[in-house]
Amino acid sequence: MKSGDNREKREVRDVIFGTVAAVAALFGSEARLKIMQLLSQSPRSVEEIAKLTGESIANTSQHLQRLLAEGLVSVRKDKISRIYNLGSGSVSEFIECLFDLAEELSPGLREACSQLDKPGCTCPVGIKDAIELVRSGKARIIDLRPETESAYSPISGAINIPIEKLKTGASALPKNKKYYLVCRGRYCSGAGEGVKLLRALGYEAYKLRSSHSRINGEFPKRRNAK
Amino acid sequence: MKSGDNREKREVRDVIFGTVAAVAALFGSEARLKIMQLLSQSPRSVEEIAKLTGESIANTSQHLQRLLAEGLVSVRKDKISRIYNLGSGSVSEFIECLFDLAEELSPGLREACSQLDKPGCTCPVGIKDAIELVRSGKARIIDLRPETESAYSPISGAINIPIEKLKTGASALPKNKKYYLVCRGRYCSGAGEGVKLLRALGYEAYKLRSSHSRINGEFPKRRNAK
DNA sequence: TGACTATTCAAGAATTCTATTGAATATTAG
DNA sequence: CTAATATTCAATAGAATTCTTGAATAGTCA
Repeated sequence: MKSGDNREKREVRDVIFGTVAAVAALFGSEARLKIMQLLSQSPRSVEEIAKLTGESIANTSQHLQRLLAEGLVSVRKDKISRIYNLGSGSVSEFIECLFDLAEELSPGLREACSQLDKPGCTCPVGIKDAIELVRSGKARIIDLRPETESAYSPISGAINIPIEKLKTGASALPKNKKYYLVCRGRYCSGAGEGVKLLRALGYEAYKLRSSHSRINGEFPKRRNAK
Repeated sequence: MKSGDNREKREVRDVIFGTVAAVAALFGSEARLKIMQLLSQSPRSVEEIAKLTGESIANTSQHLQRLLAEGLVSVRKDKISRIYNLGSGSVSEFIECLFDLAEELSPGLREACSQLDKPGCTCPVGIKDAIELVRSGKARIIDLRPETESAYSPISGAINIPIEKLKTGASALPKNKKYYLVCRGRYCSGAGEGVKLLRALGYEAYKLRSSHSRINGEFPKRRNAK
């Protein structure tokens, strides 16, 4: 092999690693990571995102522009606003990977996570087993999100009872089943609250830990980011 | 719920996302990504890594320090040098995820990758199927890396024939089998060369696309990063 | 011990990234 | 057409990151 050939491949490898590192860098900003995690739950307008992340609208918009240019998010126009969404399911899968790795690496992170959950909520079964239990009638999965979000990314086998409705109508649920609760993904405290509520009423309830993306497997189609 | 409780959880979430973003940022530098990808193949000294990445030794050392502090790599002392290694298999799994995502997002990256491979090398079977074929005697997986690297992270079912030996002794291989070649992971051109070589001799050969970490599943134990 | 090797440390310059500000654009509703 | 709303653009200051340089450390070998 000629040495020129080697050098050429060397440069190709530089391009490859540069590109991949650039992708990783997109997740390396707290603001952008929050945006993407939010979008993995449901599509939202710039204003909504800004409100939920606590950033300014202009800054949020700028981050979204960049994510759009790189194909990580997509937009569609609504009447008056632009609704952003994740570009593909791979993105939220990747975010899950990232969270997994970070939790493994950082004891501090694990501790912070445990502060979001009430103790004793740790779920004894995984998501697949939970779905199986639902099939056999022994358990129910309850999706605590508002109807709009739940309708966007439905969880297979789950029934949607927004947290407010659960507060008033929980006692109508049958007692002879186990309850696995999900809310807005891994770092939402909603499911933990629901568990507390149901347990106070004598139910056997757990927080099901897994993101919607993994549970669901169905994603909006990728749009052309033009 | 008190509003103070909400604010507190808000801060916890900030900590969480900040931590996770920091982890992602570690992969957002070309130099560090190269280092980690190298280490996913075999442990190496600072000097070796610096040479292979083309960075200065001091700079490489600094990156390694940081990766060490964050638990992404581990060290052990050799006679004279310090041998760095990936901290856990999760890291190389994550790198695979990252590469997958980047390839999906970037057409330019896909094109760059295709430049490393000779056309027609794309493997018709996945890694699991390939191992199955080896078991049934219909195929062989050949690991083209030097013996030292191959010994460190052996690929199940593979035989080790360093590329130099293949050049001289390929014709001794039986003709009635399929050959799946692996080298140093996804972006190494070694396997592509091997394929060209074997095909020129009339063999049915393919580049098996998958990293060693995924093939292997066995990783060095995590060391305390102190 | 002393020379040598491999690595780390420390400080600084250059670059890149992020968030802010205020203005500009575009779309809808009246 | 005009006002109002939602978002984007453009410039900038501040912060953080990266690589370089030259010196310092520590362990090995003769």
